[in-house]
Amino acid sequence: MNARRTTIKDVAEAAGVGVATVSRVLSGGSASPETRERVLTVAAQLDYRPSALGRNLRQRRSGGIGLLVPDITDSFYGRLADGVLACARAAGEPVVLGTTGDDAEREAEQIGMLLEQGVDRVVAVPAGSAEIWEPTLRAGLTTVFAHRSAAGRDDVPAVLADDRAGVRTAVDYLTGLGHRRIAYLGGPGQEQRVSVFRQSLGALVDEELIVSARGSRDSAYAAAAGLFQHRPDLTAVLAGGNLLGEAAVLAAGELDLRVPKDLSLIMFDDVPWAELCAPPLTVIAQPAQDIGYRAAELVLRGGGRRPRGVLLPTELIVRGSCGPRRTA
Amino acid sequence: MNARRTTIKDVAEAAGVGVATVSRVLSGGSASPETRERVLTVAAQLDYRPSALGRNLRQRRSGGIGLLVPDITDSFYGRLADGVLACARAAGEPVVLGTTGDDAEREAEQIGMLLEQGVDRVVAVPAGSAEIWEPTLRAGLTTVFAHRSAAGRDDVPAVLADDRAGVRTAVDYLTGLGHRRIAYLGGPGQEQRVSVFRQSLGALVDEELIVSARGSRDSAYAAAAGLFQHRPDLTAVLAGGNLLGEAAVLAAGELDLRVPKDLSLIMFDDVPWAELCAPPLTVIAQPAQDIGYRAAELVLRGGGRRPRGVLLPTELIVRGSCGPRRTA
DNA sequence: AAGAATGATGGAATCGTTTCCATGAACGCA
DNA sequence: TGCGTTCATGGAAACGATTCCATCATTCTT
Repeated sequence: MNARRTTIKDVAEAAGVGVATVSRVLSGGSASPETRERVLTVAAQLDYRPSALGRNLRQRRSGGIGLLVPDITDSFYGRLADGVLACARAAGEPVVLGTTGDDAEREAEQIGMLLEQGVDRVVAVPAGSAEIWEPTLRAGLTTVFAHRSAAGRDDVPAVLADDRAGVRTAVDYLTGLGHRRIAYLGGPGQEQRVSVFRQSLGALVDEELIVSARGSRDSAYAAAAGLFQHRPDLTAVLAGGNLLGEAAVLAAGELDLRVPKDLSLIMFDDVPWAELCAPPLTVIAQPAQDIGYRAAELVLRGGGRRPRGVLLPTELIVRGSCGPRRTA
Repeated sequence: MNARRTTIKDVAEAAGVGVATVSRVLSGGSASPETRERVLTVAAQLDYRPSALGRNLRQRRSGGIGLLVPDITDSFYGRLADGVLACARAAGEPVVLGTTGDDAEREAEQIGMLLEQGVDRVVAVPAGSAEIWEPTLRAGLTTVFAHRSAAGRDDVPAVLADDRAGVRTAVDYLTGLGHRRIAYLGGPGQEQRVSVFRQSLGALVDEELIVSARGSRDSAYAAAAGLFQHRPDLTAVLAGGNLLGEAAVLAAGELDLRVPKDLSLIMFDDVPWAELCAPPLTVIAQPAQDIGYRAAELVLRGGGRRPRGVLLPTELIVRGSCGPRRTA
């Protein structure tokens, strides 16, 4: 089988014009109507599809957009990715996906691969801190952060859910129900939220009740179980993500803590199964898909020196996992 | 800013050798030890990273592997993708991701894009039927199907969970509990399973109890609700995927059907929230991640004309969503 | 010791596109 | 009518790698 792809040269020959003309016609340059017509028909006839390889090399950039998320298994990032894909598809751009596991080193490795591929636009949920991204940005990568931004990198546009409002709403809701010992069960890169949590809680804050897990399910479960065992006096928990929430529900069940009687639970991120739980989980919904879509939009618009980020609203969805403080 | 990338030419110059030599050293060709040494140090010093663009053009193929799944939001495909990513990362290959929404036309569009990008290896959960893939395969794409294969395309290797055994086990389990009117709630591309379902059920089969939804959550819910309302006499349901299972739980709740008292439920695919449900869901676990990993392995090994597929085991995990037939 | 075989090396071609530049035709204006 | 402008056009360079092939220095064989 020797089915070589048809190249621009073939089209040029068949249409009796030069390759330059074909290229111009196909990329919307100027050409006489009859020439344009002829080239177009011939191209269609030959089923010519320009090779991105040649174009990319010439233009020293691959059209694609890179997407870096901690864990594609996590439903939140799945939805975020879906948003990016939707936008990219509309723009006709391919998406190359990498996962970082919330590990700075792995993130750097993935960035290296993207750079090598000639990808020059990337949407990332940053794992590493500001300085990790320094060489990347210097290398000319158009970057947009999604879901969180790297500490101290306000020169990179970021598309975020309004965590501050979300945390505040959740805390207000819980304190309104009478809770005083409220825990925050966080994950990597949630310093922002933790600080707002402290701030919202004011004098009620108890540092022991602020725990942080690494990205994995195991780690989340360990953190939740440890927290519940160590501090049985707490009456409410704010879980900073659906993995954490899952772990909290699981650990609570394991320790025979009834929700919401013994323990009130609010989870960041509304996932389909939140409704299926018993009791259904009260959550702070985040527009994961929108975040991805907007981030992709921003990175595609690209060069426009407008490092303005976007803040998307969160929403408290009250279901059944929070109750008044148990008067033990 | 004029920070041009360092090219192989720069390295060659700095090391005082020809570009051919540099290329050879870097890709493991033959070279004298001292030359190799020198080139390597210079390359490291200059922080040289070969451009995939140049290489790909020359070799007329992009290194990357394409991944086509119906919906990255679906936890099953998320895990599958994770497996592919893991394998690709180990091999140092980028992954370009596309979603098909289980739509043949969209699938064709995505394939077109991959081809254009020079991607010549693809792992896909096929949406379209055999003939859709004909031109693709002829175009020289090394393809491996995952999770399901296209009807009548046994020339493409496929990595599958053992659906036959899974369905049979589930049906046997349910009939063993005394159930007679058992429904199958399926999705796109599950003809195989349906046929095994019929076969396992033998004389008990009731065509009205076999319903099929399209890919979306809405469609799944509609199918489940419709089924339950239309045939209140059924006592057990086998849901062919986590979206379907979710819909079944939701619809059952909506219609005040108690699980497992009024309705026994088995779901294909073990997801974390299955344990969190009340009652926890009995499931047929499928090794989604392995499926992805093995498929990626196969596609990377590639050319080896061995269209042998792989069949991975499923496992019935009994939790609490199935009970003896209600003796109404 | 002379010719053959081996191995390291660099120049140049190549991949498929875009884009710069020169050419020539057509046209308008004085 | 003559000259300058505009416009379509095609040839050729460039992008950054790989790889064919010729060259040259060794070493082996007889």
